[in-house]
Amino acid sequence: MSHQSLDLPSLLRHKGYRMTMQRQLVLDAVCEAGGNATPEQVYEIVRRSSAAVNRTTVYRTLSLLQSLNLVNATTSQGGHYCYEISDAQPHHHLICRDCGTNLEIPGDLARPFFEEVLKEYEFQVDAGHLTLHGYCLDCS
Amino acid sequence: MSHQSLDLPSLLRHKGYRMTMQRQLVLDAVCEAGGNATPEQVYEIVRRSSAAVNRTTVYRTLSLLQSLNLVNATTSQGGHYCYEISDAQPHHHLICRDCGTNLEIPGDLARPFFEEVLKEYEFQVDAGHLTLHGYCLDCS
DNA sequence: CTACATGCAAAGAGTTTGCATCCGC
DNA sequence: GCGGATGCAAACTCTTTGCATGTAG
Repeated sequence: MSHQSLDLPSLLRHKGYRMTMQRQLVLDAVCEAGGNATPEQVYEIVRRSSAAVNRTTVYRTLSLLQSLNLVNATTSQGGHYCYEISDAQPHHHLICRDCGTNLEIPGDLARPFFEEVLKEYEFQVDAGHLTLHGYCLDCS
Repeated sequence: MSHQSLDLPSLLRHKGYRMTMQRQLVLDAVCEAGGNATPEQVYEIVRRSSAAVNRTTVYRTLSLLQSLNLVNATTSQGGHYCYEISDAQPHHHLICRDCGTNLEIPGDLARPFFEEVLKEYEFQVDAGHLTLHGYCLDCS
């Protein structure tokens, strides 16, 4: 789940963007948040490192990082954005409607289902990330 | 997908709520919309029947109907609410990230997957409705 | 030094809330 | 007539946009 190995400056440059402190901080923050972070949460983590980052910049940077496939966006309960580091390992989330617990399951688990969908409906599900709602053991 | 058979007045009364024209109109509108209707779309359909309904009332009524399990809420692309009539037949949606096409697939297709999740993670997925994003035949 | 990136403020969606009035029961 | 339901306006949250300034390359 680490992004330390990735060379953000040259990746950005290669695409015609510039490397800035803000972009590094936002990427670090999404990583630190460890998945399902709202823009506001990312903003708060960034602020801990530096007060010199604007909320607008966080939004713009998240959107940029998403277009570079460095982060994924999913939508949560209330219907707002959640971001997480793009991961070589596809996985899915199980979110309890009651207590909000967030379990992570391997992407493979859904593969047979997605293959069925592809075969029968000619629809290629974007298997990278899926958020399932329901009830965990304690709440069901 | 019809709701005509259901006795809204007595259902409401039984729960301590009152029957009003607005509530009937909102329920009718969700049904007419045929799935994945935003509050705004519901509002527009309602207005066609009667100008005497407020946007606020649509929101409040949708939320009430949801708590009565007469409609489901899902979240769409942009991360906003979508409503549809609760259906005896569980099903899922396939939404193309490119063209926005919305396919409906039977709920059974996901059952083996959900059972696997339950067995391995003790998490009961709310199988009623799932929205999957990806690419349809034309766009992939 | 030239664009791209940022900060600020303001606008813009979508949704919720407070309160007076209305109306189903 | 009582208490829940509605309409209205205003507040509130989340997100985007316009524009002047700052700064990476």
